[in-house]
Amino acid sequence: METLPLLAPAAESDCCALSGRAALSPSEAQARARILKALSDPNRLRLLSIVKAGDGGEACVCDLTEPLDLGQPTVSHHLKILVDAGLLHREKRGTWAYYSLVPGALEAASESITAL
Amino acid sequence: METLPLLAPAAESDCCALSGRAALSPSEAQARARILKALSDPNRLRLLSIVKAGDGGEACVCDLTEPLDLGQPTVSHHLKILVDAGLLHREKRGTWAYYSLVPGALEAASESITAL
DNA sequence: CCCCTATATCGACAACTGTCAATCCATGGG
DNA sequence: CCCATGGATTGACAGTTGTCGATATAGGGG
Repeated sequence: METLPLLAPAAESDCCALSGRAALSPSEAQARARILKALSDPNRLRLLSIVKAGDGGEACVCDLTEPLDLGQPTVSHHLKILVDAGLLHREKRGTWAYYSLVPGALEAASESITAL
Repeated sequence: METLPLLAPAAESDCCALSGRAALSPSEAQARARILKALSDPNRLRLLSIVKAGDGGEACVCDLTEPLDLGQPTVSHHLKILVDAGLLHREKRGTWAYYSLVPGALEAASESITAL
């Protein structure tokens, strides 16, 4: 899973896009959709919310399983999706895995919508 | 399909959310996820992009089918999803159906990410 | 060295999604 | 009144997604 830039560098074909008729290139659209798909699940939004509000901006899986009322494997699965999308950072300390927001990632995702 | 407010009015339980430990309420999360799910498809992003860049900020289905290289029923399907999500407005004039962005909808969706 | 706890991974399954071909509906022109 | 055209709806189907139970892996403590 390649970690491509959060807000892709505007495909070769359309330099400044807009106004003309140049729509989002297929590759750009796919890249943005991939991030947004990671954000399009209620439980994942809640995970991000809890992590963001967590002490020190981080939370471990054990803190996340209970408030979501989901099984631990399911939570781990959702976290993996968020990490793969470049939205969350995973750090293992001792037995525990701590997750935190990747700085700027949410803002980039947000811009990928308004900058259509 | 009820047209609920774009940026839901903050569920009863959490008044101002943030800072504390109050995560996104399940209903709020679901409402936001629903909009984001509509945005999480490459072809739908391209549709919005084309509509936005279109003459007068609108486009008819016939203008949308070709650049996406999709069948007409598929494009209609995607458009319906975007309309149901409150992102697009549909107006029928004569034989043609014209689609345009709902003012502020993209910005609201964008905020629903940064305001986690 | 063995167990215990915290996570991750795997396999399965029902539900949902994107797509197409075929068909239906509505509008406007003869 | 009939037909042509733009668009929506339907039915089908393959692929994906969210969830769970079971199992694997990895540290830490006795």
